[in-house]
Amino acid sequence: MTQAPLSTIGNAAKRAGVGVETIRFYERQGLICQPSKPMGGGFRSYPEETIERIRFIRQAQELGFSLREVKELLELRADPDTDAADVRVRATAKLADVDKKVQRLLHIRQALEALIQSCPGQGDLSCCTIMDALDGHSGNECRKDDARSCTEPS
Amino acid sequence: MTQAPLSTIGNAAKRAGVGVETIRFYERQGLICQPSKPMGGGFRSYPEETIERIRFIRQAQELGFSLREVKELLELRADPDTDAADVRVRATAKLADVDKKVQRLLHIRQALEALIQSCPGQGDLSCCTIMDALDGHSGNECRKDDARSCTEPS
DNA sequence: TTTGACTCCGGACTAAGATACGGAATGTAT
DNA sequence: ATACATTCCGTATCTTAGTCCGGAGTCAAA
Repeated sequence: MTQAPLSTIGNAAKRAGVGVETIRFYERQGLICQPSKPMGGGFRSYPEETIERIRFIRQAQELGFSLREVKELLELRADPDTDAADVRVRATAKLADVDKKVQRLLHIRQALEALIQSCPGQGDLSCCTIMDALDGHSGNECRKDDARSCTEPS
Repeated sequence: MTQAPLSTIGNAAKRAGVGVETIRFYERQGLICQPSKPMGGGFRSYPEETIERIRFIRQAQELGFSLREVKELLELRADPDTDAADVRVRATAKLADVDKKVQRLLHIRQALEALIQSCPGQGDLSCCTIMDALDGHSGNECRKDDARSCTEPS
């Protein structure tokens, strides 16, 4: 029976793969709880569960869950009445979410690609179909001769 | 010969499809320049070019360019020495950028989908493969009985 | 002429997710 | 015992792209 290894915050951070400040941040956010200080002073020690919990948080983040959502997952996990269906619903919603983002990016991708393909890729700007596409078809701002200074308005 | 219609900021915002505050924000950022106030007081009037410029900004944003990048594009546009190649390089970089994001999302998507498929979708949490995957395989934080209160640390 | 709508302006605030700072206390290695 | 590393704690700062606020000025219509 190995007794749970207790870590200082720095050690816990290392083991969970985050920075010390991140742990403190999660504490402030109520994502993990701050261990109490040992009687008689000294440094807090972080139990194994907390380190696992931080790993859980990072895992969920990597799947695209925001910290707010992660918090909900953690609450589900802590609730004995939670059914696996509840979790599935969240995962499915997140999947839809991810799909929406992908669609949006693919749309952008497609537009960019079309522009790049139609662009001669050399020569005068006036031939650049990319700029054309971005323009509604305007002239320069601030009259050609001081267009640069416009980027640092007087 | 239609003379350029001059707009107050509110009108310009409407015509460019943004909020008034957004225009002021772009001014502060140096993306557009602030028209001078008419002699003798009164409201600024926004020339057509500025409205086009705002539309340019929004177009570029929709293609995934950040305001910082948009600013660079605007600078390119204002520079008579800019070659279409310069623009193309940026567009191509942005495309790569978008591709990277798509890849990342597809990776997430795939992981989520796998989890959802392996999850029974009902029954006890302990059967939930999604939670399992998020766990390194930990117990509850803060000892079961106060796991909830942990989300609002004392 | 009074009301209502709009502009002007500086500054504060938002969301998300951290990261950094400064000074005091504490722990550890030499 | 002394130097150096860590911890603790509150607060401030960062990034991005705006949004909101309050008070004063200005404009246009009834």
